[in-house]
Amino acid sequence: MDELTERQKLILSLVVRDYIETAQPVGSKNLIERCKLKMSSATIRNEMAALTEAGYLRQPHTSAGRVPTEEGYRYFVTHFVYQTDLPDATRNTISHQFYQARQDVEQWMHLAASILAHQSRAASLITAPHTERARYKHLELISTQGRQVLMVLVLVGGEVSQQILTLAEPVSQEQLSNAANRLNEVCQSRTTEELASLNPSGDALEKDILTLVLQDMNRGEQRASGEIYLDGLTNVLSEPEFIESDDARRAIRLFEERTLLQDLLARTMVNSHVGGVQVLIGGEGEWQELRQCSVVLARYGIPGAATGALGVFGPMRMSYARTIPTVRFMADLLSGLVSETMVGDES
Amino acid sequence: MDELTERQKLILSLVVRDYIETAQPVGSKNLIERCKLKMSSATIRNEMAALTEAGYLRQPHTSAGRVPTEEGYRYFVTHFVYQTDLPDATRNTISHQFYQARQDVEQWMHLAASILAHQSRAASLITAPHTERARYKHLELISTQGRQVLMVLVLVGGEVSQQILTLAEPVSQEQLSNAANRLNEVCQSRTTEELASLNPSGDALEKDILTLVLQDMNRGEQRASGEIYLDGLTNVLSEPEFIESDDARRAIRLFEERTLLQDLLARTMVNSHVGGVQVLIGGEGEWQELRQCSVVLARYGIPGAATGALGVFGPMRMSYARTIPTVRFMADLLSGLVSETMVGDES
DNA sequence: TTTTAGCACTCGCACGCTTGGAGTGCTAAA
DNA sequence: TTTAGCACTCCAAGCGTGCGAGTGCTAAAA
Repeated sequence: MDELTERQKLILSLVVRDYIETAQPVGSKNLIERCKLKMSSATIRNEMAALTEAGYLRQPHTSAGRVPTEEGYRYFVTHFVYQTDLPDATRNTISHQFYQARQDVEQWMHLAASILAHQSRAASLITAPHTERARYKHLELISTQGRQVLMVLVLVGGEVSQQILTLAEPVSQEQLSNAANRLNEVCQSRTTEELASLNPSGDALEKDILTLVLQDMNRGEQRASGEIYLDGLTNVLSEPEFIESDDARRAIRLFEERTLLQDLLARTMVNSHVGGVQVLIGGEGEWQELRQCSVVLARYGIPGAATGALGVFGPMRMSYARTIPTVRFMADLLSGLVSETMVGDES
Repeated sequence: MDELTERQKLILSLVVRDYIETAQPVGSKNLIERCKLKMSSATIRNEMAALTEAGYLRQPHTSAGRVPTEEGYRYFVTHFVYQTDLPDATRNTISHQFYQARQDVEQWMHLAASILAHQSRAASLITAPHTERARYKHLELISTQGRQVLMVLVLVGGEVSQQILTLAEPVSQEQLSNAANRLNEVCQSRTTEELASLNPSGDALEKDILTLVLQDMNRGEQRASGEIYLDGLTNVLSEPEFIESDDARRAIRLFEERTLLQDLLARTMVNSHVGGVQVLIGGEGEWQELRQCSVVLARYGIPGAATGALGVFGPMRMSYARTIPTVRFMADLLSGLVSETMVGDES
C-alpha cells in the first residue's frame, strides 16, 4: 500500500488520463486496446484490483470500469504532472500576447483570464495585484462643476482608486491643488497607521481629504484581493458532469458570488509561496460545495508589495497536465510584469 | 385577427402569466381552477383556438396545452406590462442602497447589476457610463521608479484611464508636472480631433505624451461601451429550459464572450432614446443564437455626454412584469446619478 | 347567438419488462 | 507470474402498455 510498482503507476496514470479524456469509467479490455499495452486484460484487472484496494481507484458499481478517487487524482498530479513545464512554443506565444498588451493592468487581467481559460478548457479566475499594506504614493484632486471633486489616489505598488466627493462649499482648483500638494509632501510612502496617527496642522479642507484618503486606503486593505476577473465559465458548463448535477450548479453559484474565491485565495495567500502551485482536488473535505470540482491556484507578484492570485476551476476530471504548467507559467509571467511596472517607493 | 376581445386579452394574459410561472404548457381546465374563472373549460378552449389561429399561442403537440408564441409575449408585453411601474416600496429600497454606495462608479455598477439580477431572477448586464466623443479634462503624470511613469487621464464626463509608460530616459517629477500642467492648459475640454490637429510648440516630452493621450482617447472612442458588468448568470442556468438545451448554452457563451453585448448595446444606442425600454423577444429573427431568450434593454445617462446601457437577459419565459419596470427604474436612477456626479466642462 | 356539457380521440410520459454487452472476479493451465 | 476461460453482475437502451391531461366537435341549454 505504501509504494506502487512501476507497472501499477503506469496503469494508474493511464486510467486517469483515459478517464479525464473520455469521462467514462475505464475497463481493462478497453484500456489495453486504447493504449496498445502488451499485457492481457486479466493482468490489468489484477493490478486494478490492487489499485482499488489501495484507494486510488473505485468502481461506480460492480461490473463497471474504474474511476479515479480523489487520492488517485492526487497521486497522478504529484507523481506525473506536477513537474512538467509548458512547451517552449506555447510559452512564447503567450509571452508575445502579453508583450502586445502591456499598456495597462486591466488588459493584463482580461488577457490572463482568457489564456488560462483557453489553455485549461475550464473556468479561470484572477485577481488584480493588490497591496496588503497600503502605502500612500500620490493624491490628485480635480475640480469639476459645482462642489463635486474627483479624487484620484495612487498607492505605492500602482493601485489607483478614484471617487467623487461632494464638498460642503465650492473650492477653486488652485486651492485643491495646493491641498493635494501639501498632502503629497507629508504623506509620501506612509502606511495607513502612520497616516492615522499623523496630526495634520493644515486647514479643514486638508483634514477632510485626509480622512477620506484613510477611508479609501482602509477599504482597500479590508478587501483581501483586488477586482476578480473570470473567464471560461462556458467551458465548464458543457462538461458532462455539469449538465444536470445539482451540486455542480451550486459550485458555479459560489464561483459567481465570489465568496468562495475570497476564501480560496485567502488560503492560497497563507499556505503558499509565490510561484508554488496549489491543487485542491474535490474540495478535500473542507469545501462541501466543491465536491465534484478541483481548483488549481497560484500566487503571483512581489510578497510584501503587490500580489495577486490566479487559478483555474473545473471538474475533478480537468486536464491537470495542461492546467498546472499553465497556471505556474502565468504566475511567473505576471510576477515579472508586476515587478517591471511597479510604481515604486522613492523614500 | 386585428383586435382581440376583452376576454381574449384576459385569457392571453393569464396563459402567458401561467406559463411564465410554471414552465408547463397550460391547458383549459387547469387554467380555470388556477385562476378561478367563471367560465367553463369549453369556452376557454374556443378562445384558445382563436388565439392560436391569430398566432399568439401555439401547441407543442396535439393534446398538449398552449404555449405563448413570440407574438404572444410581444402582445403581453406591450398591452399589459409595459406601462406598469415599480412599487414605491421597492423603489425606495433600491434608492436607499444606492444612496449608501454613492462613493464610486464601480460600486454603482456592481450594485446595479446585482439588483437587476435579483429583481428579475435572471442575468443582468450593464456598461459603465461612456462618452462617445471624448473631451480632454485633466492629465496627471506621476513619476515612479526609473523611467516608469503612471499616466492618469480624466475625460469630461468623469471617465478615468490609467496606463504605465516607459520613457526613453528618466525624467524628474517636476518636469513631468510641468509638462502635464502645460498640456492641461492647452487641451482643456478639447475633442480628439481638435487635439489631433493641434500642433504643440512644446518639447519632445510633451509631444510624446500628447500622442499617448490621443491614442488613449481614441481607444476609448473605438469601444462602443465601457467595461461590462454581469451578474446573476446562475439564475438563468437553473431555469428548466436551460439545463440541457444546446442553443441555451450557446446563448450563454455569447453572453460571456460579450460580442453579443456589443451588438445589442449598439442597437439600443441607435434605436432608443434614454429612458425607453427595449424588449427583444426570442432574437426576433435577427439573432439566431437568442432563439430561446429575451433581452430587456435600456439606455441611461446624458446623451451627448456620458451614457451607458443596462439590461436583463433570460429565457423567453422571463418575468417581464418584474423585469421591465425594474430596468426602466434603474435606467432613470442611474441617469440621475450620472448627471449629479458628472465631471463637468468648464469652458 | 353564445355558452356549456359530453364524448371520442390523440399523444406524450412514466412504468415495467427484457435483452445485450461491457466489465468483473475467480480458477486453472501455461 | 501471466493468461485464457467462464460464470456472474448489472447498467443502459429498447419496447410495449396504460394512464391522464388535453383537444375538437357536436348538440343541448341559456
